Parts: sequence; C-alpha cells; structure tokens
Amino acid sequence: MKLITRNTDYAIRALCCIAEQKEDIVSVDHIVQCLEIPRSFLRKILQILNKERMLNSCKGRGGGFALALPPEKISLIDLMRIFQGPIKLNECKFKKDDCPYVSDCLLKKKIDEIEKEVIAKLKAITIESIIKRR
Amino acid sequence: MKLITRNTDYAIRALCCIAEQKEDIVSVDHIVQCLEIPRSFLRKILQILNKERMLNSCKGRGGGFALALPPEKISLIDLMRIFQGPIKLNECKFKKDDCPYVSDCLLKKKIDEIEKEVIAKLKAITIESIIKRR
DNA sequence: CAATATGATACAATAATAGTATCATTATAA
DNA sequence: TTATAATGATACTATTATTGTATCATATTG
Ligand code: FES
Ligand code: FES
Repeated sequence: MKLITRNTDYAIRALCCIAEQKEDIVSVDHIVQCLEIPRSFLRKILQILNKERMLNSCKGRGGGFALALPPEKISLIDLMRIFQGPIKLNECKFKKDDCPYVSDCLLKKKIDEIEKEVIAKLKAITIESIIKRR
Repeated sequence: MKLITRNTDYAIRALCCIAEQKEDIVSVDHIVQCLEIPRSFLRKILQILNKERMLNSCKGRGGGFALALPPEKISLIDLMRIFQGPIKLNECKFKKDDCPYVSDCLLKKKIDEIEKEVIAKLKAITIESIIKRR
C-alpha cells in the first residue's frame, strides 16, 4: 500500500528542483540531470503541471519551466489530486454501483475520519516545507 | 487513491457477517447470499483468512467457517496487512534501488508521521466496532 | 530559417487488482 | 460404505492502474 505514486513523487522533486534554482526558468534537461528521471516521463509530468497552472512554461530556445506559485502555496495534496485523482480512502462498491448502506455505515464513518486527518496533514506539506532544510 | 482494496473490504464484511451469526459455523453459501460477493472470490478470501488464523474452518457436510478470535481482536490493520501487504506510505525509489537520501529526507519524515497516525487509527477499527450498531 | 525548446498525443510494458475454474480432500448422513 | 456437500489447494484469466516511450506539431530565439 502506498500513498504516493511515482509521477507524484517525480512532480514533487521536479518542483523542488525548480524552486531551488536561482534562474527563473529551468529546462527539462537541467531537471533530468539533477534528478535522473526518465526524460519523456518527466516531460509529460511537467506538461500536466503546466496545464494545471502549477508551472508556467516558455517554448523555444532557452525555454523551460518556472513555478507559477510560491513554494509555500504548492502542497502535496494538490499534486496528489492532479496525478492520483480525488482522495477517497473508502469507496465501497456493491456490484459496481455505489453502496446502498453508505449512509449509516460505521466502517465508512471511521475511514472518513482518517481521511479528513490525512488530507489535513497532506495539505500542510508544501514544496517550501520540503526544501527548507537542504 | 484508495486505502482499502476489494478483497480487504470483502474480508471485513464476511467477518462481520460471521460475527453477527448466532450459529457457530457459517457456510460460504450463507455469506454469499448475505453479501452478494462472487462465490469463488469469497472462497479464496476465506481460505486466506483461515491460513492466517483469523478463521477456523470445518470441512465436509455442514462445514463452514467460524471466527478464530473475538471480534474485538480482529482489526482493520491486520486484514490490510494480510491482503495488501505491509503499509509503507512512502517508498521512495531511485532507479529501482532504495533512495540514498532516505536518511535525512524531510518528505519521508513527514509522510512517516502520517503513516504512524493512520496505522494507529486503523488498529482501533475492529470487527466489533463495525458491527456494534447494526 | 535553422536550431532548440515545449505541446499534444498515441502507444507500449509492467504490475496490481479482481475474479474464475478445477480437482483434491475431508466429514457427514443415508 | 458410499454419495454428497462442504472446504483446500492451485492454476489460470481479465481488467485496470501504473510507469513509462516515441513522434510529430508548434513556438521562440539567434
Ligand atoms: S459503505 Fe458500503 S457497507 Fe460501508
Ligand atoms: S526518501 Fe528519497 S528523496 Fe525522500
């Protein structure tokens, strides 16, 4: 069981890498050399981050990416939602339909509590908080 | 992102079903009728629970399954470990090897904290606590 | 206008999840 | 003691999610 998939993980690292750079614009090549992430995969990830307005991009010679938000405003929960979809820790299915007992299911209530806490904690983890110490 | 897979979910429900029954021994057929879980899949799940000593089984005519432990001693965390493996919310890989920065990675530290809490909460959810209200 | 970036998109490989099917074994009841 | 009704063991299949690759289009700059 894992919380964070590879693409989310790469996104976090790439964003940290960009945030730590002095230059405004950071190229894919630079990040690849920094982090040794497969180039094509990284490109796809950065393009998604761009579409989701976490990054700004510049095409053409000398182009690359820059953070669209200050590092303290980019939280893990955002990245997870982008790459892993909505966080629904308990999604009880009953013959592929939604569960009819959902409204008074004690299990669901308990899992929902956990979910709330997890989300709150993930929200508190930002790019800023990750790069702080390096 | 989900916390609980289908087999864990089915296991929980089956155990609840058995726990709620007055008869000591509950047959697969009974559970299938109760929960409408695919029979073969359920059988596999129950056999695993039996091997893992969460259930006792009786072969032959009139056979079936019975809880091997009191419902308050069967917790969600046990079932998840059985069906979903060890809970490692953050498993950072670097070219398929373990991450060399793991020892002073701030992200890992933060995720580990979440993990601790989640595990504690999951431990507290038992079959007993789920069936209580029905 | 050529070189060098990213944008868009389709495709492929692998792994995890979810489920099925079959035969063996054991216990009971007629 | 034998047919029957249950689980045990195990191998197989299907589907979905994850983890990538590859290619061509488009924009920017020198
Ligand atoms: S939400 Fe379906 S049984 Fe709990
Ligand atoms: S554990 Fe690998 S970078 Fe954090």
